[in-house]
Amino acid sequence: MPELPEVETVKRGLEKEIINKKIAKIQVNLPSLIKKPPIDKLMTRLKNNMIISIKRRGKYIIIIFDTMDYLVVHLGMSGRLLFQPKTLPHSKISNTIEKHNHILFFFEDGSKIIYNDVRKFGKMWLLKRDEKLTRIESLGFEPLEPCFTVSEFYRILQESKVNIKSFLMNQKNIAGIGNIYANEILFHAGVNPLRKANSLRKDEVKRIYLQTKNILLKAISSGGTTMIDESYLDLSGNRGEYGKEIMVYGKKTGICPICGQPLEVIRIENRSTFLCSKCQK
DNA sequence: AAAGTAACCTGCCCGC
DNA sequence: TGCGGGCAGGTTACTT
Repeated sequence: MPELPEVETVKRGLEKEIINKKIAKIQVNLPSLIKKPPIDKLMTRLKNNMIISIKRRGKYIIIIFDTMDYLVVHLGMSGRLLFQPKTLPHSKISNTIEKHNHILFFFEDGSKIIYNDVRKFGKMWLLKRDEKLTRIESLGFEPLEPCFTVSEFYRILQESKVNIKSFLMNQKNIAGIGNIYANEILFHAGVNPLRKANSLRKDEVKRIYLQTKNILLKAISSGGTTMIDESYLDLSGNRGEYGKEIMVYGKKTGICPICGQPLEVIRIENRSTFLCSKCQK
């Protein structure tokens, strides 16, 4: 589900709601979701910890505690973090959601964070201050950071023969882009997703680069993308509004908003890929 | 090195 | 009405 803009939105929600809160109790309903350490160790190590800051790297959320331990969370396809204030307004929590509540963090003030995940693809790791997680270490450029420059982008593209869509979605190249935004970026840039990375001209690279920053920033401003099935909701259960700006993703019977020709759907790495073959060369 | 497939899961939608 | 197949904002592992 969640790509960079959705994860960033959740991260900002966490910053607003749980900084300086102390964990009173943890309830683990699905232990297999926690990859490290063993559950009993995690429980004892987290108890009475205070959250001091929240970070994001690619699609990973990083929660840092006063002990300098940190919890890494990946939401997978359908994972959600939900915040419930002390007195919950009762209405927002349906039975279907409760069924998939896998981990609950209870804070001293009576509020809580619930990790909910229908498909159980999400994962968590609790790491010590000096411990590293290979999956994070091997991530590529953070696309909204200044170090991701157009010349660096051009350089790494030259080293690869994969199609540009797979390149953008490979987290070792750029971290945070998934299927929705890869489709949207390439449509806005007017580049066919099947083009080989090292075949792109400088002007095409520039367009992809600018659209990557532009679209991710706009999507963050809109609170991410919630499709009709609502598989993404933010910390408070609110939708993201970037869905209104989506040009091609998910539009199986759509027409190109630029030229009016029917959109095409192809499969790349077994993922649906939407494009206008007239506007994307 | 690239590209394809399967695996991990549950739910929903479509066609028969 | 029900059953099976295909598909879903992700990632990894294995094969060709």
